[in-house]
Amino acid sequence: MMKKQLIMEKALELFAMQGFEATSVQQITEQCGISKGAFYLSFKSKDELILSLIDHFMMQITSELDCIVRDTEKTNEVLYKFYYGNFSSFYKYSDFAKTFIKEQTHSFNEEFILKIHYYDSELEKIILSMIERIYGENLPAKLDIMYSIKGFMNTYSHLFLFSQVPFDLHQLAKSLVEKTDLLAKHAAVPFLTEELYQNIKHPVTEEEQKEKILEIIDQKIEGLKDDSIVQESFILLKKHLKEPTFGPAIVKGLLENIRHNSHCKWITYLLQSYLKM
Amino acid sequence: MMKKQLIMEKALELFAMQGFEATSVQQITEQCGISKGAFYLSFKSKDELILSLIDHFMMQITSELDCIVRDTEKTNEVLYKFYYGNFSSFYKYSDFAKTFIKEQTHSFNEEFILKIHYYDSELEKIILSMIERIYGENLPAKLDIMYSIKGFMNTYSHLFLFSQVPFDLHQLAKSLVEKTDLLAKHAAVPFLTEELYQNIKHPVTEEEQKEKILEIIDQKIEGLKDDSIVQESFILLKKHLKEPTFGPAIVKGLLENIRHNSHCKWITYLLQSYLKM
DNA sequence: TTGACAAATGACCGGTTAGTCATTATTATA
DNA sequence: TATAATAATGACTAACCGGTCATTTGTCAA
Repeated sequence: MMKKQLIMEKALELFAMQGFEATSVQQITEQCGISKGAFYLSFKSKDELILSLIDHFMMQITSELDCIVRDTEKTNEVLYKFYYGNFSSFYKYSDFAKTFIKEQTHSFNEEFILKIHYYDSELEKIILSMIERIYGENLPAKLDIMYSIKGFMNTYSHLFLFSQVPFDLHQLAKSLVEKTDLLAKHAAVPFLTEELYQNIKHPVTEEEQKEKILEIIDQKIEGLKDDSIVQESFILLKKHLKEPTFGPAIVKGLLENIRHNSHCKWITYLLQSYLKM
Repeated sequence: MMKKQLIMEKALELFAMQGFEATSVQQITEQCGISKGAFYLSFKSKDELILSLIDHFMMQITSELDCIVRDTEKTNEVLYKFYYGNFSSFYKYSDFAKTFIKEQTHSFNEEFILKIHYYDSELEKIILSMIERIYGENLPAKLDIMYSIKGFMNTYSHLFLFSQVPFDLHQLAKSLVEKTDLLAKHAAVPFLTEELYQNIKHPVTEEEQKEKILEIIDQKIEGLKDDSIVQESFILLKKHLKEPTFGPAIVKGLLENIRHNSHCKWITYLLQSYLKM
C-alpha cells in the first residue's frame, strides 16, 4: 500500500532529526497530511513502525553487503568493496542510518533488542567470512580484526552522518583497507579469544560461571604450591564461593593477595566480576 | 550537600539500566527514599541532573586521562597507560559510562549537545597530543590514528560494558597498543586531512561552501579544456549554482557527466552534498 | 440516485510526565 | 518552652502521549 510507504518515509525523516521517542505519532501524521487514525490503519503501533523500518533497511543493507563479499571475485578487492558498499548504503539511507545509530543502544522492548542483535550478528558473520576468505581460516587475531573493522565503520560512519561535511567515500574506503590489512597481516597480540567471544554471545549462567571459577581455583591451588600466601588465599576464596563467609574487606584483601601473582590476573578478573567487587 | 550526592548515585543506577528518558523523577526519589519535592531542592530540573552527572564524571575521567598522558615519563608506556586508564575509568564508573554511551547520540537540548561536544573535543586534544609525543609532530596520518583510537575505545568499551563477561583489561590494553602502533608506523593512505578536520569541527556556512565550489569549478573549467562534455557540464552547473535553473533530472545527469572524470571525484561529492542530491 | 461498503477522521480516553506549592514536620535559637 | 527558620512532603496542575472508535466522507456497482 502507498500510505504505508509514505508514513515510513516521513517518520524516518523525523526520527533522524529528533529520535524515535521524541517523535510523536501526531507529528508523523501531520507531516504526512493524514489523520492520526489513518496511521493505525497501516501500523498496529508506533513500535511496529520502527520494527518495520529496521527490517526493511537492514535486510537491504545486510544482503547487499553479503552479495558484495560473495560476488567479488578478486580477493584483493573484497575489503575495498565491503567498506565502499557499506558507506554507500549509509549515505544512500542516511536517515535510516542516523536513526539506527541513535536508537541502537536504546532498548524499548524485547523484540527490538532481538532484532538489533540479530542484524549485528549477521554483520559479524559477513565480516568474519570475508576475513577468512582473504587471510585464511587460521588468522590468529581473527576476532580482533573483526572488531577493529566494526570500530572503523562505527567511528567513520558517525563522522560523515552527523557532520554536514562532504566525504570522499573512495578515499575513505582505500584508507580503511590499508589499516585493516596492516592489522590482519601484523597484529600478533590478540585480545578476543574464541572462548571469550562465545561467552559474549552466549553468556553463561551464574552457576556455570561459579563452577568454572572453582575449577580454575583448584588448578591454581595445585600449581602454586610454592607461594603459601596465594595458596591460602585461594583456599579461603573457594570456601567463600561455596558459602559466603567473609565481609567485603576480607574478600578484597584476599583478591589483592592473588592479583600480584602474574599467573593469576585472569582468575582475579573472573572472581572480581563474579563477586561484583 | 549529602542529598545531592545520594540523588546522583541512585539516578545513575537507574539511568544505566533504563536510560535517561525512561527514568522518571518519581522513580529516582523512590529509590532515594525522599519525596518528589525534595528532588527539586537539589536540582532545578531533571535536565540539570544529567548535565551535572556528565560534568562530574567527565571532568574526572578527562583530567585523569590527561594526567596519565602528561605524567608518564617513558614514551613507550604512554599508549598502554592511556588505554588501561581509560578502560579502568569506564570500569570504575560503569554506570556512568553506560549512561553516557546510551545518551551520547540523543540530543535533549542545546546545552547537552554543547557539553558532549566539549568533552569529545577535549578527548581528541589529549589523544592528539599523545600521538604527537610518541610519533612526532609530522606523522602524516595523525588524524586517522586519532579516529582509529577512538574507534577501538568505543567498540571495546561497548563490549565490556554491555556484556557481563569479565575482561582482562591488561591484555586488552596491550592488544590495542600493538594495533595502534602498527597503524601509526605503517599507515600511508590517510583519509582525514587537516582541512577536512577543520571543516568537521567548524562547519562552513552554505554561502561559504558555495563560494568554494564555484572556485574549484572555475579551476576545472580552465584545467579540463580537452573534455568538452565535462567542461560544458561544469559551465551549466555553475549557472545552476548562481541561480537554480534546472530540474533534478538534468542536474543529476550533469553530475554523472563529471563524476567519471578521475580528477572530479572530490568536486562531484562537494556538489552532490551542496545540492542535497 | 441510491445504498452498501471501505477509507479516513479527530475527539476522546486512560495513563504518565516534569514541575509547583500550600501545608506540615523538624530543627535551631532565644 | 515559645518562636522563627528551614527542610520536606505529596496532592495537584497542565501538558502530552499512544491508542481507540463512533462518526463522517468517499467510492463504487446496481
